[in-house]
Amino acid sequence: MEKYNPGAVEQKWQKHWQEHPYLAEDFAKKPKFVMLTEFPYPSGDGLHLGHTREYTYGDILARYKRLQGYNVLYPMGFDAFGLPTENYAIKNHITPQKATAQNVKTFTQQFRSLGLSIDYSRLVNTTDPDYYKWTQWLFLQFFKHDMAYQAESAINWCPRCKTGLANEEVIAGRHERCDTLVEKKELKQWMLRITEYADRLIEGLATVDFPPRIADQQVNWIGRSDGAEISFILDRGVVPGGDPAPGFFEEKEGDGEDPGDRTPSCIKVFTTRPDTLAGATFLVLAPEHPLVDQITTPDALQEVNSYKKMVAGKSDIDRAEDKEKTGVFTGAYAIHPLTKAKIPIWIADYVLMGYGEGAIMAVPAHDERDREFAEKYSLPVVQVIAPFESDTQNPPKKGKKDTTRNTVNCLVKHPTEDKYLTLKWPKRGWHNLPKGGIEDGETPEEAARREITEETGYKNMRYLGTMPISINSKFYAAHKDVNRDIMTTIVSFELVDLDQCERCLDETEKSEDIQVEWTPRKKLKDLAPIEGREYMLDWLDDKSICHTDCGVMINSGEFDGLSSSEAGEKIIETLAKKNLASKKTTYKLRDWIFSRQRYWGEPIPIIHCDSCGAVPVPDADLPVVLPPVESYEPTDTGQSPLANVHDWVNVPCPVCGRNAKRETDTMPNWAGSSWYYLRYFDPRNSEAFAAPDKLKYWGEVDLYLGGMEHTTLHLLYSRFWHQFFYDQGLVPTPEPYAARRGQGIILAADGRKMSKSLGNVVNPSSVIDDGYGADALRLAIAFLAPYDQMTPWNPEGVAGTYRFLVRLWNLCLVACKPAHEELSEATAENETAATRDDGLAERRVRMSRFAEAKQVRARTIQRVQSDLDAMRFNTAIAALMEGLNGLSKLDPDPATLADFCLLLSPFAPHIASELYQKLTGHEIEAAAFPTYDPADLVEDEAEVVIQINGKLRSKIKVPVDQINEATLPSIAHSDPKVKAFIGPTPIKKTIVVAKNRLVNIVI
RNA sequence: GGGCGAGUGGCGGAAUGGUAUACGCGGCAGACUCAAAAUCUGCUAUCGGCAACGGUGUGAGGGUUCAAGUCCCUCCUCGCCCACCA
Repeated sequence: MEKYNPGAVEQKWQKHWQEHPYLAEDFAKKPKFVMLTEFPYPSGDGLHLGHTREYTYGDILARYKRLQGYNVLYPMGFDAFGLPTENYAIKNHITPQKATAQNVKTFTQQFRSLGLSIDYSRLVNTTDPDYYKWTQWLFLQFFKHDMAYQAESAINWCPRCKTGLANEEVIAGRHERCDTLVEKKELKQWMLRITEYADRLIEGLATVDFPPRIADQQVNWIGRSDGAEISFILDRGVVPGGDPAPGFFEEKEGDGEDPGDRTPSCIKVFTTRPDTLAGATFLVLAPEHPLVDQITTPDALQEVNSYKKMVAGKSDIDRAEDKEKTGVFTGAYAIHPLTKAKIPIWIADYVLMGYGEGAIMAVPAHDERDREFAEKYSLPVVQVIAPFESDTQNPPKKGKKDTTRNTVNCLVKHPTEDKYLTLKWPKRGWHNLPKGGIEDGETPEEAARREITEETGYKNMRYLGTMPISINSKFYAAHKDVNRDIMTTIVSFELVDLDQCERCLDETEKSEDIQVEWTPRKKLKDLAPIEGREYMLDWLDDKSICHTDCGVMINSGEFDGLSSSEAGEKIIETLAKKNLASKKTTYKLRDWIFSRQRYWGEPIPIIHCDSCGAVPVPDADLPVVLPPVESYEPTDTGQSPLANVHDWVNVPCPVCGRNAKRETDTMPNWAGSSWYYLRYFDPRNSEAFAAPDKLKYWGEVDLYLGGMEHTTLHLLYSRFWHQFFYDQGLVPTPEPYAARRGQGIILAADGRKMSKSLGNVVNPSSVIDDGYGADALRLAIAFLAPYDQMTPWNPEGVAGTYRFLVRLWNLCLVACKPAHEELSEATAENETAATRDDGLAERRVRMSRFAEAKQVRARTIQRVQSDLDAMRFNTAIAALMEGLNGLSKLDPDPATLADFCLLLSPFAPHIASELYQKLTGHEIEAAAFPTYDPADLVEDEAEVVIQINGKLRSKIKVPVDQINEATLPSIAHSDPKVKAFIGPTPIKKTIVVAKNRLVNIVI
């Protein structure tokens, strides 16, 4: 018998597919399905295992959808611009064009060797001038709608790659490609207004099917926060306590860039918590804030300047890693818009220039960072929000009298032990701290001393302190039959000695028989509700406590008593009337820095003319082709090497014809990939990036599979481009991708990341060449783990999937050999009477095997189909393995095996095609996904599980027609094992779950 | 600090609230062989027992339920992404 030889089989079918390619058909009547996988960056290393996982999944789904009758577009391309190729070219002394061509060739061969059913007629390459012509054209659409602009600003600069970077390319202060610490550099850069689309990018997520972690990450990155902008008037030129004159602030419109050299009059801050405004006790500006130099007083100047210098020398990562907050006082003051108090203005590097206004109002009582800073520099802390603790046991009752009280809770430490004084109220079941109301004219300390002595008789105590946070609670006080709205202060003492005087309890309390207890500190939290205990324990442990949540307003004048959310609205409203505040939304997302000072990218198609400014290159002159250069080494000047190609740079202005210069910056690596999926719809069009009717036919990408690492880069950028194109009427759908899934990464067998430096990289081609073949490799990868799960590579796994294929191969060859042996059934008819009985018996066995094989077939189809629909590739393969294990005992007929091969074909297309041809004489391409008769799934007899008190005690075979609520209990009760177990114990009830073939007897 | 996710055999991993550990890897034993490899068959959570069988068991502890890996609460550990974002 012919042995399974993956090399030969795979070569045969790869050649076949090259001659009969899988082509996506424009405008076909069949339903379309666009299966997109992220196109690779063709590096010199060839495909790695991560690519193989992604493209295997893509190919499985593409082939599955084809079997289901879809017109499938499974395209591929190359994202080849960018630093790695340029660096590779420099190192190997070849041109990037040549390096790219080499790598593309290798990658294409590898795609074929994996048996990917890509439409090779639609391959695209972002570095092909016919492709980047349209990247440039699309950029010009941004430019023409003022969505691309030039700005001089401090940008992220990679000193190693010598180029500017987008925020998204900076991970933890380092360039994501080369891990070099990123510096700040002032450069004139092209920017894209992605911030204009911030809200759209968030809203659009609701209309697409993205996994929550991807959607959440994008929302997080965009970082929308709603709040307010509040103006603090500088304490200068304005009478403290007075409102500014009308029109005072209008002059300041335009971000303080007044041409006249006037001193600024106010400082704007952004806050998400306007409700805490009354608690703002100082302002903090970023050290780079433009107003710093103008407001600093002469005596503070030296310190401010040296602090600024120190901060400027720190990289972002140093700045973030310095946990200890630092800052200096500018000598200047501002007027608090609510309290009219004079509050100091500081600078500190924990305030960042790049977010909000680059200035904050510091509210140390309700923000941990401000608290830390205030504690370090002894700045005042004012609590303006009391935590609200609702008593769920005794909520306020309607119709009862509402009373307000100020109360104290008393923490009294034992003189020698780490225990605290508590009171037990046996009649009421209370166990609590000593507490009571604060009388008029009393301080909390006085009230606490009085209550402690009244309730316990202890008199000699030392005051330790008052907790800086008061707590508000509302409840129904049953013993007084009133609703209470109390503000509680927690006061702490240490007893000097245990001397007691007489307790002087009031009438109610006397009848309660209150007992004094000493409770260890750790047990305090187990007591009945104590207002503020969450903060109290931290306070006892000397931890800094800071209440940052919502609550009830205090110390805020007219806003006292409101909930903090109401108060926030009202405060903005009040200040808005005086032009001192407005609602504002800010984003963490910054505009996209789109210039790169490198050679290997799309030239930005702009010509700079002294008289006409920045002029777009006319459409007819596109593409602006990268000129050949002698050296593409990056420069230190902040200019790209293109600047040295004088006859390319110097061109006449397309508008006025005078001497002008080309833009020499190039586009980032993310430009070409921001629209590549659209080019697949019409890859060879020279009149447009794609024809409208083809864009309309293919529409959205139905499923986009890719890596998790591109969530805030490529995936966000391309959604932005697409949304802009939609607004320009260039594409028919508002979102590019209907569904996105991210595959997990494959770790090395040692559980670490695969990396060249660790020497643990697995090369897919070597696995194929080891003799296992592409089919076994594809199966092993897909079988490894759920598609989205990170998992280590198991080199032995391929041996397992290879064995599976060998077993299938052998079974199929046995089955197709004797197509003529079917005759033996007919011969059985002619056998003598003496042998007929044996023949019948044998035939009965064959019939029951036939029925069983039908059942295995049906179950396998059902499982593979539902698993594929849910992208559960690993369990689909398990179902196939179980299917083969079942069939191999049942002498399956060739038709059944052919169907099995169809089920296998998305996963292991070569062997499936070969065996299908051997079994049927036909080609698998014409076949459809197999179907089954649901009746085939039904068995005659099934195993029923009997539990006693939820524990498995017996399993019995029961004919299926008896598996129902009516008959199962008696069958179960009469089972000998069950009888033996139950004995004389009476049965309480019997639960029958017929659909799960389960009986639970409760005794 | 914020967001998201995960803890199940020696390993990768299965399990609509209903038989925990499917499928595969590895391991052990047997068959075939002069022998080995390959292949085939059987066993393989753990404790007790010759066995039948029984006890225990899905990170820890509580709870809901006839029944919990799965649902709820408290906690622990790990991973990923973002991070002085006001």
